[in-house]
Parts: sequence; C-alpha cells; structure tokens
Amino acid sequence: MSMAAGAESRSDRRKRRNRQALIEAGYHVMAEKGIDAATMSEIAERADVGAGTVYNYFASKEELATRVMEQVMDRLAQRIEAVTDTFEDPAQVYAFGIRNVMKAATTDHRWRWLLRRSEVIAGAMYRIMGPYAIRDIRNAVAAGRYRVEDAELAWRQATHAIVGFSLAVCDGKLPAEKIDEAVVNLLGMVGVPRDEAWEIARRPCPDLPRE
Amino acid sequence: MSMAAGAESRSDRRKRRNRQALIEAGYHVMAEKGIDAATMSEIAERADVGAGTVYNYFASKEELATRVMEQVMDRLAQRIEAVTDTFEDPAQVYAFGIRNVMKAATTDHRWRWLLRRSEVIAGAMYRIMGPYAIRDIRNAVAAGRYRVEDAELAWRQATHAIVGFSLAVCDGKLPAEKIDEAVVNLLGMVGVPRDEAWEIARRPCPDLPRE
Amino acid sequence: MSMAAGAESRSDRRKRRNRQALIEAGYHVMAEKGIDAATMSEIAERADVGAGTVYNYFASKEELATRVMEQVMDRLAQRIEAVTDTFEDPAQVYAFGIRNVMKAATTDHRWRWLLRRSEVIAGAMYRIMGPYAIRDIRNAVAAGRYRVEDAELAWRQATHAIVGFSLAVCDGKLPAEKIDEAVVNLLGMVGVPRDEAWEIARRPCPDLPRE
Amino acid sequence: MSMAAGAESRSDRRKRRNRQALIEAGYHVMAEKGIDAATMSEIAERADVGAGTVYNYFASKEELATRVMEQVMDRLAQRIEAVTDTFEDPAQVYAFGIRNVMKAATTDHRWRWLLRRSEVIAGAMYRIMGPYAIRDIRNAVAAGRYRVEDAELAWRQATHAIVGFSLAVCDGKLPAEKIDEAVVNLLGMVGVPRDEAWEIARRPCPDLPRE
DNA sequence: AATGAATGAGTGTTCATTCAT
DNA sequence: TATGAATGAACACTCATTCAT
Repeated sequence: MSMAAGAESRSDRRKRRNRQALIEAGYHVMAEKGIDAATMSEIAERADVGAGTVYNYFASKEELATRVMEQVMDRLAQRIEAVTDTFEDPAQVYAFGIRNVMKAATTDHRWRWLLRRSEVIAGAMYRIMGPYAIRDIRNAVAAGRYRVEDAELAWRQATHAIVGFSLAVCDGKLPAEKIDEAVVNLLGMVGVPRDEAWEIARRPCPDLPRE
Repeated sequence: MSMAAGAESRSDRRKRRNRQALIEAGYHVMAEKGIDAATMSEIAERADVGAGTVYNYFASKEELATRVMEQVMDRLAQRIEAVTDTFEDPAQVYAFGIRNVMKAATTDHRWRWLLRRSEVIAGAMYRIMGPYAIRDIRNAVAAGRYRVEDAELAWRQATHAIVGFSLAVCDGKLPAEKIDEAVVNLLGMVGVPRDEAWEIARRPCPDLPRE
Repeated sequence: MSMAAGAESRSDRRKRRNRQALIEAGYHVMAEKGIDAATMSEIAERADVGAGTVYNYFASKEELATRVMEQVMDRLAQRIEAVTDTFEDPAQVYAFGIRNVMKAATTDHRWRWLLRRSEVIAGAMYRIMGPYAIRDIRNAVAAGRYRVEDAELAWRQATHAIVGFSLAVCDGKLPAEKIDEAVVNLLGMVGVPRDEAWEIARRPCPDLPRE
Repeated sequence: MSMAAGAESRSDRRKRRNRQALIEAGYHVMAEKGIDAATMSEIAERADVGAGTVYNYFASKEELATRVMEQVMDRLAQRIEAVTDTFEDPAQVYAFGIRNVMKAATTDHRWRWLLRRSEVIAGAMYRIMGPYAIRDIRNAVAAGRYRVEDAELAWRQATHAIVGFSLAVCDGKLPAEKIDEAVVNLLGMVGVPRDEAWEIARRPCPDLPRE
C-alpha cells in the first residue's frame, strides 16, 4: 500500500485524535477534581477509549498530567502571542505576558486544582512558555530596558514566583489586586528599576482573544 | 496536690516529649524516603509510640509533614539569626539569609525529597522565616537600600522562587554556582539595582554554626 | 460516718446519675447516627464523663447498646401499661400492646437506626416487654380468647416479626397502613381466628401518654 | 470471528466462574468465622483471584454477603421444591417449607454465624424463597385452607419469626423440639386454626435430598 | 471512682498499571 | 492497536478498650 510522503493514514489520524482526546479529557477531569483525585479510568472513558489504551499514548498518569499542563500552557501562550506584537516598547512584552499568566491563573477556576501541583505546573510553564518569555526578556535586554545575565535562570525563578502568587490568591491569602505589584517585583528580577516597573505595570493591557 | 504555677506535670512532660519525638522521627523518615513514601507506622515506631498515638498529636499525615517542614525552617532560621547581627550593611542581612537558605537546600541532601512538595515547603518557609525575612526587608527599605511596597508579597514570591531554584539545582538542571545570580535576581525583586546587587551578592559570607 | 440502711450516699447518687446519663447519651447518639457509627467518646462527652469512665458502668459498647435498647423498651412498656387497664376484653390487651410497639417503631424516627440491629432490639424487646406481653397472652388464654401452648415461644417469634415489619415500613417496602393486618397476623400466631382478629384490630385504640 | 448467538466466549466463562467461585468462597469463610470476621482477602485467596478482583464483581463486602445469603436460600429452596410436589394437601406445602428452613437453620452448623446478621438473612430469605412461599400460601388460600389477605406481608413477618426462632435455638435459649410449635404458630399467622395446624405440623415429613 | 492519653489491631478499598485476547 | 478484566500492593486512620495517675 503506497502512500505519498507526509500523507496521514487512517490509523495515524486515529492515533492523533485519541492522543488529543485523552489530553482534553485529562484536562477536564483533572481541572475538575484535581490531579490526584482524577482516575485514569474516568479520563479514558471521557476520551472514549478503553482503560488500557491510555498507556499506548502516555507512559504514566504523571506523564499525562504533564502533557495536560503543557497544553494549558501552550494554549495560553498562543493567546498571549496573538496580541503581543502590538507593543512598541520591548520592555512591555514580557511584563504583559507574566501579568496575563497570573490573571488567567487567578481568574479561571480551572487552574485552582492544577496549581496544587506547583512543581508540575511551574515545570510546564518553564518549558512551554520559556521560549517566548526568554526571547522577550532577551529582546528587552538587547534594547537596554532589562538587565539580567541568565534569562533562563530568571525565567525559572519567575515561573515559581508566579505559581506561588497565584496559589496565594486562589487560597485567599492575597488579594487579586496585588497583581500589579507582583508584576513589578518580577520586573525587578530582570533589573527594571522600581519606578519604571510601576510605570510599565500600569499601562493599559489589551484583552486576550477568547479561548 | 499543689503545683507551682507554670510547673509541668509528668504527663505534660511526656506529651511534650512525644510531640517532639514525632516531629523528629517524621523529619528523619520523610527526608530519607520522601513525604509520600514515608509511612505513619514507621514514624510512630521510630518515635517509640503506638501507631494510633500519632493521631493524638497530629490530625493527619499532611499536618505532621507541615510541622516537620516548619521545624526545618525554624532551625535554619535560628542558625541564620545567630550570625546575622555581625553585618553592618542592612541590605546584606536579607541577602545573606536567602543565600543561606538556597545553600542549605541545595547542599544538604536531606532537602532533596522535601523540595518535591514545593507547595508545603514554600508555605512553611513563608510562615516560619517570614518574620525574620520581612523584618530584614523592611529594615533595608527604611535604610533606603531596598525599594518595595509590600514586603510580605515580595517574601511570598521569593519563597517560591527559592524553592524553584533549589529544585532545579537538585535535579541537575541548574549548576549550583548560579546561586550568586539567583540572589541578585531576588534582590532585584526588592528593588536593588543590578550592580549593587552583584556587589552585595559577592561579599564574603560567614558560615552558619553547626546544627 | 453512719448511714441509715437504704440511705443513698453522695457517691451512690453520683453513680446512679452517671449510669443514667450514659444510657441517655447512648440513646441520643445511637439513635442519631446508628449504633455502629456512635463512638464511645462522643457518648462519654455527652454524658459529661471521661472516656474511660464508661467502662466503670458498662463492660463494652455492646452492653451499653443493649441497655439503651432495654431502656427504650422499658419506657415504651410503661407508657403502654399506663393505659392498658382500661380494656375490658382480655384479648385486646396484647393486641393493643403489639400495635403500639409497631406504631412507635414506624413513627418515631429515632427507631430507624436502632432497628438495623434487629437481633439486639428484638432481644431487648423479648426480655423487657416479655413479662407484660406473656402475662397478657396468658390472661387471654385463661379467658379462652387465645389458644397457644408456649406463650414465651410465641412472644419470641412475635418480637422478631414485629421488628421485621417495622424495618420494612421504615425502608419504604411496606405501607404503614398495613399495621392492622400485621396485628391480625400476629394474633393468628396466638390462635385467634381471622375474623375475630380483624374485629379486635379495628377497635379504636387509646393514645399513649406523652413521653 | 463468528460466534453462535448465545454462545459464551472464554472470557464470559471465566467471569462466570470467578463470580461463582467468589460466592462459594464467601459462603465458606463467612459461615466459618462469621461475616464480620471474614476478610475479603481470605475470600479472594480461597477463590483464587486477586484481592482487587473481588470488587470487579461485588461493590462491597456487604453486597457479597448478601449474594452469599441469597445463594444459601436459593439452594435450600431448590432442595425443598424437589420434594414438594408429593404433597396432596395444599396446606402442607408451606408448612413443610418453613419447617425445613428452621430445621436447616438449627441443624446445619454453618448457619450459626450467618444468623447473627438477622436483617440480611431474613432479607435474603424474603426475596429468594418468597416466590415459592407466597405461591404456596396463595394456593392454600385458594383451596380454602389458609386465610390471609396479604401473602407478602405474612411472608415478611414469617421470615423474621423464623430467623428469630432459629437464633434462639442456636443460642440454646429454646429447645430444638419446639420446632413443631413454631410451625403451628406460623400457620396461625396465615389463619390456620390451632387444631388443624397441630395436625399438619405432626404429619411425617420427607427428608430433603442431599445437598 | 474518674480520668484521658496511649494503644494497636485490623482491613476494606482504590486504582495505576499490566497483559491476554 | 484496542480492550477491559485482573492485579495486588499499599496504608492512613479509627476507636474500643486499657491503665497509670
């Protein structure tokens, strides 16, 4: 059976569909009841595949959780990217990005449970949003607006700080309005002087496109 | 039977001893195999009490884990405090503190497992070291060396960033030498300009007293 | 300290009070959540005594449960006795008694949980109400209205049948109106012909005095 | 792979075997040490399946116990049915049935423990033997030998009375010879006059086939 | 007699993962 | 590759009971 290169056989299509359905189902269930309380069986059922089939696609529940987190991050990253090129000030791009992540995390109730696994979610954030975030930081550095030697280290620390902040807000330990100051603090991490950081943080910020 | 005020009856003594023994045992076992893998039975046995007795002191495994983390934080805080008053520059106190926490977390192998529960350990760090850290930040602000509005928010974000950094080092994703820059980034969060932060981070740093 | 015979010392009084308080507390808690779910500690607390004290009065939870059941039976028996002497027909006394037991069991929601332990409650009913019930049966036999050789055996079987009927009503498997027919069936057990039994069962029946 | 309608695949066979093996094992263990003392693990092991497998077939220990009781009832019912058609007098069929149940319950030591859960065993008896018993009662009514309006209610009460009687015999509170009178009492419940009931109860009664 | 801290036996149940079909 | 039945390890937690005080 010959097949043009790049063509996708029926089986390939089904595989892609299953994989995606599993991630969606995982997202749904995990966001609903938390990663630990989510059972692989319920996820499988929701994705309309047999219980054992999950393991043809993901080596373990942990891996599935990771992929779910990554998808969450990826979608959010795309939505942020979509409106990002409108900025003129390179210092604003990263600032806008982290603000929106915190906004999503503290606003969308589906994050509430996911945040409990801070290690996993911060990790996914680091990997998936990293390329964009680090690029943005470096651009701002190149433009003389940020000062930081190792953008990756800065981003690593930032992701955890972001998750920590979001967690505190979700737990009611911090008012959501502190988001401005949280942004300022994070800008401080990449060498933006306080005054300038406040000025940036206060600039109006376009809405993300609907999901 | 008269008893001087504040006197401690035998039963009170036993209770205090049991509680402390359980925390020690919990620390030992949890650090050795991780919080999840640690079993309450092993902890009870190590503390030399019956399995059910644990629950007279702690409502759940989770609570015990929290108390253990808090003790870890408390001890480290004390050791840091012990050498802290030698500094002349108020900006150095907090810097020294966070550096030492990261140093301990990335050096002492007993932290390796505890760090996996980043939420819990960051929480304990926030609560227990908070009073000192926030005081130090405020002093530095008062002395005109730091600039930050909400020291508590800054500390909240810092704890998570610290745990994230330590985790990355323990996982080999970041070289331990990055600790200087991590400190600099964290100082940026409290408004210390980059150059000054580097200067502070590079100052020699006294060793903590032995545990 | 001399004490007139029959006098009750303070300690005796307290003992009597404690015992009674424990039974009351046991009744309350067991009726509320069921015998199994009731804990000795909660009962002790409600009776305002220490946890260990319960065992100075009752050898085990099972015994306490038995005493509680017996008290329930005893109170009901007293209330029934209080109105029983108004009957002229000896055949009506027992009939009235069993009807009222079933009425109480299916009406008072506090019986719901107790009925689950059918063995225990039927046992208590047999022992405590037995003297009255058997006396009533024998009187009716002597008056030529009932025919049964072994009144105790009949009562033994009746108690279980009564509990079974009540259980079924509480579980919604039987309508409460079947109580008349249940009485008739039980009268058949002691040799009352069907027609006569129906006639007796339908006679108006005085209300029990308030508890 | 074609399969004749109604054919049973290997997997279906295994499922049926497992289910049955579990009920047998449950019967064995529960009868041996009582329902409460029986552990699911022991039952699973005896049935030669993994511990978790039990829960693929029964939702809980309680449900398994119920099924076990039902099987006990079912087998006994079959054995009774097997010899039941020899009777000429319709009034004798039910009488013979209840007598044999009590005989089995008080004779076969395996009932001893099961009887402790009177609610469960009476329930199973009601459900499983009900169809036969109620049919027999109705036949006798139709033949003018019994008089009772609601055969189901009568059977409900009878099952509990039967269990109560058996329990008392097993506990030595009642001599086994009382079985005749117990039958008479139960016949009274369905409107059989005392003399006639005694006559029926005393007729010789064929042995059940071996199990 | 009262207390209440200590005890520790005791187990049903879950569910991620495997594997025969 | 899909399936879903089978697996079995794994354990926190409860609470009736005891006993030193």
